Amino acid sequence: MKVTLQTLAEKSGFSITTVSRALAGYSDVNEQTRARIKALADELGYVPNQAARRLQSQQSNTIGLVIPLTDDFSDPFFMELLTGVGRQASTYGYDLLISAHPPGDEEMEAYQRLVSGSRVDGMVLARTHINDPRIAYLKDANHPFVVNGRANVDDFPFIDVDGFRSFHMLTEHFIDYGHRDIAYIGCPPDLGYAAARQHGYEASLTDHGIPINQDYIVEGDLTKPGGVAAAQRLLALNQRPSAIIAGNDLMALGAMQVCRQQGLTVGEDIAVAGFDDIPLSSHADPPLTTVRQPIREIGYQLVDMLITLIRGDMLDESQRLIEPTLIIRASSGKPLN
Amino acid sequence: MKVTLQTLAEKSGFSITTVSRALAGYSDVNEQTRARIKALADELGYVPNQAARRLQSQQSNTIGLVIPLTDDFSDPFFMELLTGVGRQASTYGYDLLISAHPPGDEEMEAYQRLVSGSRVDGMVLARTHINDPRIAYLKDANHPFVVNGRANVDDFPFIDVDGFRSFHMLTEHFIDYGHRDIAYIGCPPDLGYAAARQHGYEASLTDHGIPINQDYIVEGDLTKPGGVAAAQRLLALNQRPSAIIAGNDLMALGAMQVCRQQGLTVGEDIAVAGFDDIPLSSHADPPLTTVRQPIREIGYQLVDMLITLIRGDMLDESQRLIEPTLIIRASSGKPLN
DNA sequence: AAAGTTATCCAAAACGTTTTGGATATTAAA
DNA sequence: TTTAATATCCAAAACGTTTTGGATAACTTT
Repeated sequence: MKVTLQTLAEKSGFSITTVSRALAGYSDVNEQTRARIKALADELGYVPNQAARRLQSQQSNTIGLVIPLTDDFSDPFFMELLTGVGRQASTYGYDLLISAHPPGDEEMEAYQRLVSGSRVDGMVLARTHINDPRIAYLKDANHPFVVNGRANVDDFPFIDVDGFRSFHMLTEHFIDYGHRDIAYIGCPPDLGYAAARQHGYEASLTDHGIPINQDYIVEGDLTKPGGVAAAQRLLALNQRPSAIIAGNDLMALGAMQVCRQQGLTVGEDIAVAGFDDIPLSSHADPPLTTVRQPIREIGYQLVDMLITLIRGDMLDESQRLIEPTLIIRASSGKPLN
Repeated sequence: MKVTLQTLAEKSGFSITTVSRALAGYSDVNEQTRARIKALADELGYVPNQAARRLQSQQSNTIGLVIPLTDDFSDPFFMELLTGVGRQASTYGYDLLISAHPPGDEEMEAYQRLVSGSRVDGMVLARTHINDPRIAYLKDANHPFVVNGRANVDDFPFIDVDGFRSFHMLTEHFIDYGHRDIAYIGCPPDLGYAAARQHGYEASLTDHGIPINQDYIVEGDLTKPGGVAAAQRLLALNQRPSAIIAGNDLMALGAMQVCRQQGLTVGEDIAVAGFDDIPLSSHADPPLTTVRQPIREIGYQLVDMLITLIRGDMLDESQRLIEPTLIIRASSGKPLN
């Protein structure tokens, strides 16, 4: 028993056109008729059919987001991002379409399905790589999209937390506490943000006249075991670092674990910091110093940008760097005297 | 520059009907023409317009999921569920529509938008309450839906981890380790699963002839501070419990914190267990004994059920209880001698 | 009074698909 | 040779909107 414009037209005695225009608020319909039609629509519970609308308007009023599927527990980062994106989308009257796929070919197919099937008007991307094929595809298809995170090129709209600033801040923090032997567990170099982060770390050292010690720079893979392996190498050095900055919290937690195993008390004998502020970090023992990126807020802003693009308007700034927040916890220890 | 059936018809010299039927695999089109048309479609990159399809077929090929928005960090549970649901949906060729809203009126509106706007063919619900208005609405609208978790009534399709079994198992586990003074921090009673869980706990005690001590049963609110408050009450008792079972991991972690503050070593002086197996639990100190529910798997099965309903087929079993997994970690301590 | 405005309405087209109900030509059966 | 069956095709309708391009009547202005 579904109610369409047709139904309303018959019951009200007006034409489909008038009903449609009355409901849409056009000025060429008598206020009295409009009131009558609106009342009738309410009474019968009229809800416009989306498919018909989309067919006619040639847009889906939907934005898409593909989340990469991993075997282990899903990434809280994406949940936050998704929450932000979904929330903001709905304030614009847009729906959010989700697709979960293991990275690789299947993921690319998902993008194609969403984009060329015109299921979505725009896409939100996250976790970009260098030479990301998804970006290439979307640019080529000339389909609106926004990205969280940078790649090696900058000719598309993105929002990123300032990786340089973040690691500059962390390093400053430790230098401020009197450390000079500060190690860095980096990110896989094919990740868009890897370089900026390392530069932030190095720049801070250089600012303070501390030479960059290549032994103190090791690469990690963003997992906890990766952090363990990296920290083991660092602690085996002749002169071990007095502070470790990891490219994310998971690796930092791995590093903390190694420290404990080797009899070092984190926050006293050695300082450790991470990046992300995952929920685990505040509950760790000791709680982990880290940098927080306002993921949900980023989600909001991504949608703002995307909708602007979808509407064909110009973006006032198509690249935004977000200021991160330093969160100092017990893993920093006390300033050395 | 979009390619429609019209385009293919003109270029191939056949009618729109024939092109459509050729592509759809109908037998009333010559194999040779079919081949020609298919080749042409490939060449021009034809992708059927979803909106038109949906309008014609009167279904959206989409399922919906509303996630409740909270102020703090998003719930990993929903991320897992969403991953499972999204994955399975795509194997059926269905899309997944997400809506994020703070619980309450706005949430209900989201359901209405999705359902009566026929944006989705079916809904997946989670975290149900007693007398859940969403269930009432969906039943009333006669719209296909499946639920993760039970409410007080059973006249709708759901999948739930067996709460009775879970807490029975946990209690058995502690009794097995020699405990008799086992406390229970419960869930808010308006949650659908609260009763079953407490029954599981009580039944296990009764099975072993241990009287149920009402002082050992306190209500929690599923948050960590709630666990703290509950544990403080328990530890203030004349005869404090030797083991605490909490209704979820978060409360268990809160309880562990209280124990530590009062000089008790969890895993030696007192045993603690939770439910959920959130990522935090395995990293806690000591790691927390808990019960895991296979959330992603539940997501798969929910979609199976939902699609069956959407197709109008009968469900062979419209209520499923899933067997939980007991995960014993150091917070259980050693068997008392 | 004629011409121009304004307010209010609507028929028909368009969006791109699928389905219905034949039409036509070809082949097989009577 | 006539009739029945089969293979292959297609025009038109339908799905529910929005938009286009007027039509009509009622006022206003010259």
